[in-house]
Amino acid sequence: MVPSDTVTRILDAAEVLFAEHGFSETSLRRITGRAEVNLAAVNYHFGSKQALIQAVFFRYLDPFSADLHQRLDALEADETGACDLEGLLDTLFTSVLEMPSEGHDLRTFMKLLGLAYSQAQRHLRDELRNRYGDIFSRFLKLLRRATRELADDERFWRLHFMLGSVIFTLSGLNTLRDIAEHDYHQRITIRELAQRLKPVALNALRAPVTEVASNAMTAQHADQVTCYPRTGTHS
Amino acid sequence: MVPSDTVTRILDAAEVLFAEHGFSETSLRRITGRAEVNLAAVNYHFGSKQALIQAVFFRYLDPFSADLHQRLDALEADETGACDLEGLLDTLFTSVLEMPSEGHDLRTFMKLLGLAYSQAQRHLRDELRNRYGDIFSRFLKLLRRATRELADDERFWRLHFMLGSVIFTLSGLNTLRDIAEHDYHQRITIRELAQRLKPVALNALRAPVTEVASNAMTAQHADQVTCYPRTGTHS
Amino acid sequence: MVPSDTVTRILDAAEVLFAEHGFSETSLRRITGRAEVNLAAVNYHFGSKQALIQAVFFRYLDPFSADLHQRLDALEADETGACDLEGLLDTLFTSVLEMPSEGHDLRTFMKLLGLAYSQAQRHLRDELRNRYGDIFSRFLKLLRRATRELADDERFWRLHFMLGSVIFTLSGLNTLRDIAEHDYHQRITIRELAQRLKPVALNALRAPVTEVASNAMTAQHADQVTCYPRTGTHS
Amino acid sequence: MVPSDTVTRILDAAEVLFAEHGFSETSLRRITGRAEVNLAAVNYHFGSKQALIQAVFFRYLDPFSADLHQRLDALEADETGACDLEGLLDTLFTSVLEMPSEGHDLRTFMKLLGLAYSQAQRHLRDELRNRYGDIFSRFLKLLRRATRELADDERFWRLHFMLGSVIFTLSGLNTLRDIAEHDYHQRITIRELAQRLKPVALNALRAPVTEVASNAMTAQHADQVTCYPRTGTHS
DNA sequence: CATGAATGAGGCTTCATTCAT
DNA sequence: TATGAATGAAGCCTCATTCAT
Repeated sequence: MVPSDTVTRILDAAEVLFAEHGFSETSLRRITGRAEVNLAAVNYHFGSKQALIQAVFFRYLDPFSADLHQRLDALEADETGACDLEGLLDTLFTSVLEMPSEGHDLRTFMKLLGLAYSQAQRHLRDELRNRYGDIFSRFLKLLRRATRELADDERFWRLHFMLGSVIFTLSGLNTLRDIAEHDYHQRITIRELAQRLKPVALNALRAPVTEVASNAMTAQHADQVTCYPRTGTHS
Repeated sequence: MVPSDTVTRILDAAEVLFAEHGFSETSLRRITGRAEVNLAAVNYHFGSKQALIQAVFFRYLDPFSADLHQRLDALEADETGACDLEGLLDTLFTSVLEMPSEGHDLRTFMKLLGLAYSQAQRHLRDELRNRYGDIFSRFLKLLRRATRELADDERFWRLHFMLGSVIFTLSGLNTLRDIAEHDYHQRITIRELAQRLKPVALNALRAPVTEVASNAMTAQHADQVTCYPRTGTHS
Repeated sequence: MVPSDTVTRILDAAEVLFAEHGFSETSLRRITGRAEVNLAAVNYHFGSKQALIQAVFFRYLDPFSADLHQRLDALEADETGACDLEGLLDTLFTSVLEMPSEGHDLRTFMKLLGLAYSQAQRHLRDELRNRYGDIFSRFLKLLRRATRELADDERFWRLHFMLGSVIFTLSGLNTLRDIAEHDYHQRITIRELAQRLKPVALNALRAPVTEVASNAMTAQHADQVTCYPRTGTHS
Repeated sequence: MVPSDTVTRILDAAEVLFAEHGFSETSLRRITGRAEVNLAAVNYHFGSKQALIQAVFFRYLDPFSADLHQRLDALEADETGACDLEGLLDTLFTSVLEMPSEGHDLRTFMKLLGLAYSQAQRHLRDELRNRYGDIFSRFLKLLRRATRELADDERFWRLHFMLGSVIFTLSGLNTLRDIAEHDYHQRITIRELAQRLKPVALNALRAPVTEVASNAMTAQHADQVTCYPRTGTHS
């Protein structure tokens, strides 16, 4: 039941090295070397390098997924909050930031997430979609309630714009932070970054919808798009 | 001067394969195989795999950089436009989208850009910063004029939020487009995506600035943060 | 005394897998996997992989050896039959075919026997010769009585010709049967194959002996080849 | 065109080691060690271990196949000989024995052939059948003319009985020869063995056909089987 | 200018076995 | 009696690179 010391040590080493150098660029030898563990132990405990990569993600995302589920339960219990975009984003941010993360680093993990998307790890993306599709769908459904004015496809793309912002900045945080520190003499924390991101994300999601000249556009969509009194932001 | 056929064929093959499988995951054998070129040709013409990777980027970014310079010249000539955020973004988008790109695919290149950021290609990032620092600085300066209300550091982060949106969505475009097509029966083009992105980016950059509770923040600073028309940080 | 369930399960699994994939190509992992038994159980119960291989043979050959001994007892008791080649072969065939073989398959075992001869399993051949030398010698002695016209060395080689026929066809039975079924629409059983083999073996053992042109052979000897009733070597 | 020295050295080493220890039991390291060649050379020149195994066979069988084709041409040109079983077998034996075999050993190759049949080398058997199916079919057709009295299926099985005799005795020749030498003080050559085998094979093919009580037996087959004037040998 | 051959290093995986429990 | 964990050795294969031609 309890993961053996060896398993934990391998996961710890892999997490850091993967984040730092990428998956392909990190050899099992290096991982087991850092973990001070026999090379064959990886295959014994995980079966393959691919499985190890997935295990690194699961160890992080499983608790997160559970935590976010709980928070969404609470959010749904509160009738008024259910449709509030800001509240929804707050919930998400809180869940991400408050993860116990014994020893893990959010930054490290975000780099991994960035890698997962950009590197050719089809197996990983499939597995993540498979394993965390539920929580993602649930969040998406709430987001829909909170952004009724958006067409489904529009919301889809905006959500991924935001996802890109998060993953890109967090996964490249080390580099970016160095630049920022050098240019603006300010060392930012992840929490501060989240605070900066929130209003941006809010405003982005609430941006007015421009008519997109699509091939497949239906009349209804077109209607929804134009009549669209937005609040808050301004041109 | 004129790149030999061999060189071009190698670059073409490398561009596609790198984008599809990542740098480390693409062997020279595969590249030369696709290019129908001798294995040793890569080292002969480029010297090393790293140099080939850089060459792929240079071939794309050099013309783009020149093109954007020209467009910014025109923009600066027009006094009124110089401070218009929308105009600036339009210029950028146009330059990106109108790149002659003989045979190249914008999507392909964006995937490469995503890889360059997430993968452990220190040498590449350094070289890109070195070679295209000028055009980036120039754009940043204009952006600054167009967003005077933003503190420098705030602008810095928001710019990277936007960069993340672009790179993430474009580099993962194939996947995302498939999902969108499946769920919303709508096959999007890059141009349409740009159209969707523009209002979002605009609104994101113009989002109100929230107080950031920094560790090193002094009380005065905290006050300044809430009032909207920016003061605070310094030029 | 009674082999534990674990032991039996291992032997069963090993028998099938060895026959199907060869000794070296079958890992203990696979065997214990199929047997649903702990990996270490093989080394615990048998000591080593080699010992397991031998045990598989012993389990089959020990009862067979005992059975054949009994049948030869009966044959020897009958004075007339002792010198009848057909009777001797019948006895052998019967013993082979009537083996109780609880759960074992004659075909499976013949494949193992083929492997034992062709694969580099010195230890195994030595052990088999050691353990079953007696019954083999006894059979050979009877065969000698039944084929007095053959020189010892001639008999030796012919016996192995026959052995080759048996082992080769039975060990490759699956494949050959498939071909035969495809080409001649006839699915043969092991018993039918034995029936086909018997006259062939009989006739083969009784073939006229040709003069063997040894290195030092003179021209005259060569002439002798055509004349039928054998002369030449002898015991 | 001319196989490089490296290629030949690898093939030579592989041939001997495979024959001596089997395919799985012979590592590429050992082969390249014996051939005094870089380990990676095998993969460079052959692509994989499997391909190397096949190449070993091709090097031997390609010339043999060509030679046998020629001899069969000659045999068919001679009208009278075309239907003579003894002549046909002589042709085959001659072709096998007279193979130039620069440096190769027939015995070595026969061991390989034995391995090919008994070991789990599906890929090899398929490739052999594919590549040498023609010459085999041609021989079979001639054999059919020479053994008109045999039903097709009967001939099929008897042919494989003979094949088993050949492969088994030749592939185990070293061992058997040692025994024979010890027991009968006679060191046999391959040619002598062939001479011993010939009359046995002839008589085996000409053995009287016994009625086989098959499930699927048709009336015609039954007829063919019984009416069967045999010559020569007898029970 | 180009290439076929070759190479040393290192990749992941699997193996049979051992040992503490 | 049985087992989960661990291990050193070795397996095959692929890599980027070099070099003589």
